[in-house]
Amino acid sequence: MPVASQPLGRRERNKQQKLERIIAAASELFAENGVEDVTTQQIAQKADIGTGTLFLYAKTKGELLLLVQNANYAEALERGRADAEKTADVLDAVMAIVRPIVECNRSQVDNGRTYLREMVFGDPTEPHHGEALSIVAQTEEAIAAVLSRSGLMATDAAATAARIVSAIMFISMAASVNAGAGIEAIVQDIRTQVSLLLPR
Amino acid sequence: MPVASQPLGRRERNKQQKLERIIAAASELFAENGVEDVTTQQIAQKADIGTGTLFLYAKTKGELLLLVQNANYAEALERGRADAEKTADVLDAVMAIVRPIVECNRSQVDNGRTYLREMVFGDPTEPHHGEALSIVAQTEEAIAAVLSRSGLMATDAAATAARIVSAIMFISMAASVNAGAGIEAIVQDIRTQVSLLLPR
DNA sequence: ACTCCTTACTGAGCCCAGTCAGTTACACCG
DNA sequence: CGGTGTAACTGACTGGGCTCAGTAAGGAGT
Repeated sequence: MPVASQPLGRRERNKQQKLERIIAAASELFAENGVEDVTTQQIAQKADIGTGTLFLYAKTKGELLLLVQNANYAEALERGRADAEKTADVLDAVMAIVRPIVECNRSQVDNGRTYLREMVFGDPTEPHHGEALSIVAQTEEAIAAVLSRSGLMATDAAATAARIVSAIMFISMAASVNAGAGIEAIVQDIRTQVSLLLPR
Repeated sequence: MPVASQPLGRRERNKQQKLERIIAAASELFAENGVEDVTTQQIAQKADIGTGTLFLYAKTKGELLLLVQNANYAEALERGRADAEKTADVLDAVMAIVRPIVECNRSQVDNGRTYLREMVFGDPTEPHHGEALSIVAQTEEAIAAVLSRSGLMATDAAATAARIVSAIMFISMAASVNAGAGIEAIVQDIRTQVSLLLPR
């Protein structure tokens, strides 16, 4: 009943703080050791919460990774979108969107691949998974926008082409064959495929 | 030292028999209940071997699925290849290769998706994984052959295009969005994308 | 302040994939 | 045949993700 300046009760604030501690703990441990080599116990301990509590904030370890990484991908997308706008050539513009995402994905190879795995095979009804899917959808929209802007294809064709680019990106980043490849190699690999997709 | 007609020792024969029992047991249990709902213990028990023995024949449960399913995919590929040869139109010929694979993959949706997951994210140095990758390579070769046969594109472009078709197939079959989709819906979805890839 | 309700939290424990020290079965040799 | 090396097998055990019955804490009404 007191202060209207602070609309949140103690309860809500505690929850928020816990979430932030979880994100901080998981983020740090994942970056340092890779998802596979971090146990949920370690994360809970570092976040100073019980093991069970962790799973109130993310249903599975995979969801936890999505929770932690989604923001990075969203940011990468934004950078790419801005870059693409300043780029005249269609292929270059598409690649301007692709590159930051590949860079984001490759900042830690194993985590990047696990992220992709969760995206495709995780439970789409979970909230963080949903957010990840939304980022993919936005990426495809951005690519479609570039393609239709160019006038090379109709808008529905552009949307389909964007889905294909998305599939190409996924496989190039996820394939175990490319697990050892660097950013440039992957970007180049994707570029070759995308260039074939654009009407000549 | 007796019979030269039977060149294998008891040891080798036992191994072979065990492998066959494992394949039979796993195959049946997977088909009946789905990979997720079958424990390695159950498989070992049904195959009448110790739990540890199972892992001498397949390093992980995922490898076990590949071991059991590879033959089906190889057969599907063969059927598709034969069909494609009899098909004049390029798009139809490509889809002739695609369809049996989708059918194979969808005979049990969860197992199909798990198979794809193992393919992309499993350990490529494991033997059954290697075989799976070889089937994919052969699929791409078959598609590339159809494309270059058509004279629509140079052989190197055909190879790249085949990789793209492969990526499209993968995502269309694996995506959780399509988890509820039937064979026809997926085939149609793939067809739409592939048609955009072919030079108009 | 006390009670009561609801929501959040907790950690002992479950389940199961995968391991490894110990055992067995085969093959080969003298 | 007995001895010996070796490959195959085994199941008790471990580690880790996740659950759930029980507990604590915030809020609301009196």
